[in-house]
Amino acid sequence: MSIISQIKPLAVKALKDLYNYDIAGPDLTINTTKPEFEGDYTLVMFSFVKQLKKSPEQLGNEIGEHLTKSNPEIFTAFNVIKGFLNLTVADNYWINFLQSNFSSKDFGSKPGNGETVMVEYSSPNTNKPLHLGHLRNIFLGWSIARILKESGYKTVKSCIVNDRGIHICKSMIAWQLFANGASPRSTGIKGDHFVGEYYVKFNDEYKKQVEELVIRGMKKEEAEKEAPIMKGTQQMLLDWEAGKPEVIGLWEKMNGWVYEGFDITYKRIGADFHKMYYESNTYLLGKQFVEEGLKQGVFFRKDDGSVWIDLTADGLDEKLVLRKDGTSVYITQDLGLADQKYEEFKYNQSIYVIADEQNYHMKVLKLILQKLNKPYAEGIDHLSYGMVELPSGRMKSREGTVVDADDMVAEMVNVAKHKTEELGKVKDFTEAELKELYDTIALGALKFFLLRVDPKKRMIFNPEESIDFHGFTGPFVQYTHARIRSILRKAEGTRDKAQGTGGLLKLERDLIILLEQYPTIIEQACTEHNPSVIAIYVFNLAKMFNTFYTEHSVMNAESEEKKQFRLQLSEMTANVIASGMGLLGIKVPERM
RNA sequence: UGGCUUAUAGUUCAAUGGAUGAGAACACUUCACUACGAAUGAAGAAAUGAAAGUUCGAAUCUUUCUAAGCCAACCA
Repeated sequence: MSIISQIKPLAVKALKDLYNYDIAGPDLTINTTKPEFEGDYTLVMFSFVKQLKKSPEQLGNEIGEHLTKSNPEIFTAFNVIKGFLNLTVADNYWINFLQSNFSSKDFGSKPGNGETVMVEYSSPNTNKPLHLGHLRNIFLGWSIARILKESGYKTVKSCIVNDRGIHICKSMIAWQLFANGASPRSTGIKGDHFVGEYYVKFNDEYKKQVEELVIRGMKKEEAEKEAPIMKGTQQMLLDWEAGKPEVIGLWEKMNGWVYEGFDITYKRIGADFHKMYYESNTYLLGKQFVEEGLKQGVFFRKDDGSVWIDLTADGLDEKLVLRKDGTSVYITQDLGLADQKYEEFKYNQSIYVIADEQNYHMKVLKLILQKLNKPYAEGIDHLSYGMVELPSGRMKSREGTVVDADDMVAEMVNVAKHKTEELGKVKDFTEAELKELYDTIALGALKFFLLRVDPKKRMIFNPEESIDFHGFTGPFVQYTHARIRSILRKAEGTRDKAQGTGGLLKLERDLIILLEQYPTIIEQACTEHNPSVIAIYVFNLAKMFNTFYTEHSVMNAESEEKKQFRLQLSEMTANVIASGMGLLGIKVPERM
């Protein structure tokens, strides 16, 4: 149990004992004490000062007196400044805490709670390779699933692949027109990139054809509809829906290429899924909802036969759920898929990692499910994140300004390689060990960079400035870990001796206090669905350790007891760093 | 026109309504390797978009304004 959740009931009890005053735990504010004041944790008293009709100083003294007297094993001192009661926690409390947790590899993880959470992420189109924006999505999705697992949930990672539709047909038709039967194998190009090239070729050709038609006197809008390549694409979509064998064959072949490419990338960056859904299988789902909704009076039919839901009472608009020709729209499929997922996994919570441009859509989805009284509606949750933009604005594939995911990773690996060679600390590594190390550092830098920011904020990535390895970065944290491991290797075997006691130095104390907060940090990241909380914490921990490390020697400590104590402190720090980074999907090296 | 989101040092990010110093990092100016690993540490300078309100107390809540982004498709 965290120290704060131990202090709270004690404070509640103190108020009851002293003044017969009832206050609920959540109404009490307990913070870490600001560094400029004496103490570890602070009880803010303003909230009940008025009701008790005493001065803050008097209250603080009385409560402080009561707390230290009745709990001498926890509190050793207090002071009052204005409305703040600063409490000092006993050295022995911290030392005991350290001794019972320092070697634990799963400090902060909770036992299973029996609930299942689905996390849907990545969700690519199969007409082009993954880019930097997908990476943010993938890292976020993977990490939040990992954090939920640590918090006791059973997690199911899923992915809905947008493998059909007009945009897929575009690259298909361009391949028919221009490829002369070329394939990823014949050209040596990775499958997703190969297909992406034809998507670009489509757009080039389309633009050309439209321009020609305009020159021949056609209006632009009309030309956009009449361009032969576009008409061909639309025909292809109809053929696909009709199940025409040649079209299906081509579609399967090209999608297969893309999947091969995606698999390589996913594997490289450590993404994985329990369940893949394909839009080609789900795009007809959801129609049963229409009947159901009409029967319940949640939906209504217009004269032309189309079916709608009126959400104006909820501050939204009327939303179409079925076209007049009886075909379903995007939201209908999503209703169907939500239901299918529930049938399959009986989730308590279903998190969709999707960019913030779909905030409205996701709101509508949840609202409709609620109105249909679906048992899983409440569990629908949108983990909305801001787009990754370039200094010039949004990435646009048609303008060639997209930062490709594979390129990005390769570039980071290069930087890691150069930096490592420059420092020359791992010259004895084998080729394979070096390769692994470069990947660890490169992906550590990249993942940390994308995860350290609050998801809902959009972020700007400047390709000119490569991702830094100093300061608030993955490699900084990894380096700290490697350095600690280096100390621990030197002290191998000497751990189980007498434990250090005696007065804690300020930096030792600060470090333990920070370590003690780790489980609370995981809880926060879990409830807020926000991995950046972990990234910030783990960075602060590394920084704190580095400060401690330069100030106090571990191996040459003042006494053998101190040495053992600091070894424990170091070990726990390394464990928590490794654990926290693991929640972000980042590995930490023994040496770097 | 409506809805949602964002606005904090030169830049990129923090801060459950709490402390007359709003924290970091990068960049900038200094200093520290005969040291358990300098991919480090220490010191310095630098910010709450504007205005009102709510209260013991506001970067945080409310209102208005300004700027940016997204959405409001029988597109996905």
